[in-house]
Amino acid sequence: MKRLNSKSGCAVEVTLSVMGGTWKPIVLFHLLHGTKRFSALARAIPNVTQRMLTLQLRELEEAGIVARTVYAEVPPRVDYALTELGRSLEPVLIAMRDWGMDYAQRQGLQEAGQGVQVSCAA
Amino acid sequence: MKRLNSKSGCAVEVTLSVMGGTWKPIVLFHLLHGTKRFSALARAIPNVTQRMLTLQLRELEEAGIVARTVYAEVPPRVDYALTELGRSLEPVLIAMRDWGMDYAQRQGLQEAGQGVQVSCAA
DNA sequence: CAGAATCCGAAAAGATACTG
DNA sequence: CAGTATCTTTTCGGATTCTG
Repeated sequence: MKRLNSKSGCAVEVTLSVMGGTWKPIVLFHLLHGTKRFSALARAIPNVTQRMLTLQLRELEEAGIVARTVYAEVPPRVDYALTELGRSLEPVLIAMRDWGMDYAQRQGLQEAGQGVQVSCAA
Repeated sequence: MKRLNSKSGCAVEVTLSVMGGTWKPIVLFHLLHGTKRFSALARAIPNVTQRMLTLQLRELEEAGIVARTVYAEVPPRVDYALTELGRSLEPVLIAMRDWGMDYAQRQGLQEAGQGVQVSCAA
């Protein structure tokens, strides 16, 4: 059992210790739509390197947030899915998505004609 | 006007570009309870250094999330408060707090007797 | 395909000392 | 009180190469 690395005991810190970082929320958000294999996640997140994606997924697995399933096939196939605990993060992820969409909308109005587009909203 | 540093246009990335990082969500959460001065924030977040607190507050100010008010007094006094845009982050912050409390509770049950305490829940 | 291993530069963050 | 300035340390993360 991993120790919570929250020194002040703040509830927000606890959450950040599990799903904080640049990539974890994005990975989790994509997994919200269902099980995905490694290559699918990599394609969905163009800016992540193979290395970082692997590292983040391992940490999420350790925290019990995602489940990793390896199929003994050739070519190899590995699936990632949210666990029940992982799915419990949905409200947080949805709140983040909603705010991001609203914010882009506001910015879009000010950067008239810049064509701000927020995809992967589903 | 600062550019959104979201390369893939994912709404979650937009949110992270504004309130991502180790300290910003915690700072914002504390400001949710009302205007606070610099020293009050520093006390509320024991693990942050003066330097990091300053840097994060400056970034939040630049993003239009917090408002900084300097009073021409001796000793100096500086207040930080959420702007309207900042307050719109409340659902995200509350979702994070709620999840953190639930998670600590689960962990607490498994680490029986460890005395997990999550404060600053208000 | 899904990674593991290694190397390396950049960036984040901490400690400490100083100031209007 | 509310910061700056500077320095050092640590971590992050990219590029590349290799493998079952």
